[in-house]
This record gives sequence, C-alpha cells and structure tokens, in this order.
Amino acid sequence: MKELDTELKRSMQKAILSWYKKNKRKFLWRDNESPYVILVSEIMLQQTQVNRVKEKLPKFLKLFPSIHSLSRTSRSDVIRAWKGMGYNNRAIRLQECAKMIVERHRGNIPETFEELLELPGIGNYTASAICVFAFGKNLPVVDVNIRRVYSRMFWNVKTTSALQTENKIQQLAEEIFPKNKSSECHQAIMDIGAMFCTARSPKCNDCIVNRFCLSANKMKVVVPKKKGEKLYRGKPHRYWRGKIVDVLRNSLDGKFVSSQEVLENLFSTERKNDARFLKTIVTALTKDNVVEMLLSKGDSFLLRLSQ
DNA sequence: GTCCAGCAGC
DNA sequence: GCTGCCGGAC
Repeated sequence: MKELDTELKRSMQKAILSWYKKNKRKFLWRDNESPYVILVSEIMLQQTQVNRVKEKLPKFLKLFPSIHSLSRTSRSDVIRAWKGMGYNNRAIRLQECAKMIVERHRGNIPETFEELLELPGIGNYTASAICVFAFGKNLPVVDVNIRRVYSRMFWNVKTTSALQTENKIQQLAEEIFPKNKSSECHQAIMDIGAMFCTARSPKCNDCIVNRFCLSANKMKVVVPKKKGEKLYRGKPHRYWRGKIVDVLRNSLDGKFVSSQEVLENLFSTERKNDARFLKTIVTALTKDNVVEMLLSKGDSFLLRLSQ
C-alpha cells in the first residue's frame, strides 16, 4: 500500500465530498431523519439492487409506517409484503428485530454499534450503516463496494476480482474518512463503487478519483466462476421455492393448503418425483421459518405461511 | 446467461 | 472459512 500522507488524504477527501455534493444519487433513505426508514432500507439493501429497493420501500413503509406497526403485525403479512424482494428470511428477521426493539428499547432503535449487532438480521455492515447514516456516528462503514474501491485505489491489484483482506480494508477505512463526515463520505464511495468502480466493468476513464487510484486502467477483467445451482426440471431450486411461497401468498391467510394443491399449481403434468422434491424444498423453507408444515403421511402434507 | 448496499449457521 | 438464501432487469 502507498504511504498515506496528510496532504494526499485531504485532497482525496475533498475530491470525493465535493463530487458527492453535486452528483449524489437521490434516495428516500438518504438525508432521511427517520432511523426506522434507514433500518428498513438497510435490511432491504442486503444483497438487493438499489432500483428494486427504491420501488418497494415506499410500499412497505405504507403498510408498516412505524417500528410498532411492524412489530405488531403477523409474520405472514410481512412475508406477503416482502414479495419481489427475495431472501424472505430477511423479512422475518426484520420483524423479529422490530419486536426486540419494542421490547428491549421501548421502540427506540439503539444508537450503539454493539447494541445494534445484538439484533437479528443485523451484522457488521448494517450495524455500522445505521450508526452512521441514522445517528451520525464517527465510524467507518465497509460494504463490498467500499472494499472493492479501496482495494483498487490503495493497492495495485492485477484483476477486477481481486480484493484486499477484510483486516487491511478495515484498518484503512478507520483512518481514511474525514472525521464528522462519515455519512457523506461513505455514501459517496458507495456511489463511486456503483457508478464507476463496478465489479466487472470499471469505468476508470470517467472515475472522479482515478488520479488517486493505483489500479486505474491496469486491471484485467476476471469473471469469478460461480458454483452451479441445483436444478429441478431445468430450473434452479430457488425458482421453485419462490413459486411455492407465491402460491401460499395468494392463498387465504392462516388456512393450510395441501401439498397436492401446491403440486397442481407448480406442474401442469405431474411426474413421479415431484411430491418428494416439493417436500425437500418445503422442509428447507420450514427451517427458515418462512412456512409451517403439518406432516401427514408419506410425501403429502399441509402447509401455510408462517404465522 | 449476468449482475447485485450481507447474514447466520455450520 | 464455506454455504444457502432470492428475484427482476438486462
């Protein structure tokens, strides 16, 4: 890593902050005074594209405008409201989180990193994001975008897929951001990561910090190989899981549906292994508390959304 | 087919 | 430290 002298650091901070001031992306959860809105948006943003969150967040907030309303509703209603977001276990944890905040913190979202980390569905990234974006704390925020930007700027990485270790990035992040401007600075770097310093096709020529970057225009594009997903009838398991949950979303709340009924919804012509396959998938959904299953005999059973 | 603001459980 | 978890746009 390049030695960071104070002069260079100042000049980088200034470039980033002044660019951000004029060019930042406008989101409902940015410059928002409600910690609840920040909490919900940060959970939604875990592994989910900004554009989808932009579309779904207002609808979710209309249904559940406060931490109290979210804590009081039924789990099945939260899962229904989560439709189109993916990763339903996030919805379940978010509600558990709301319940715990109401019980332990009188409905006030806690302001310290340690307290936030205790809550379900909140890990390192989200805890620091809430501290900083909702409460203006003086901590660094490191997500995969910021890790990627820092890896490229401060180390001479050979390929687009190369990332510096968590430890090094964390150390760097602590000392690089301008004190008292953590929120603007880190959101600015996320924007840079999303707009210029993307994972597979960095736009180094347009990047507003390319003059500070050790890897600009020097990386070889490398596409990391993904592990193949298990398929059934030519489609990945997650496709079928989504279908099953949607059948339950569209059925009467609280009422159990038979596995036979689900099979008829999923497959126009039933095959020998379908019942067994359905049971395997539903068992996994049960472990995530998305659905409840009542066993009867063999591969047939009753199920509904978790209540 | 490719891309994408993590977390929890093992 | 590795794995499963999702869906919609392109």
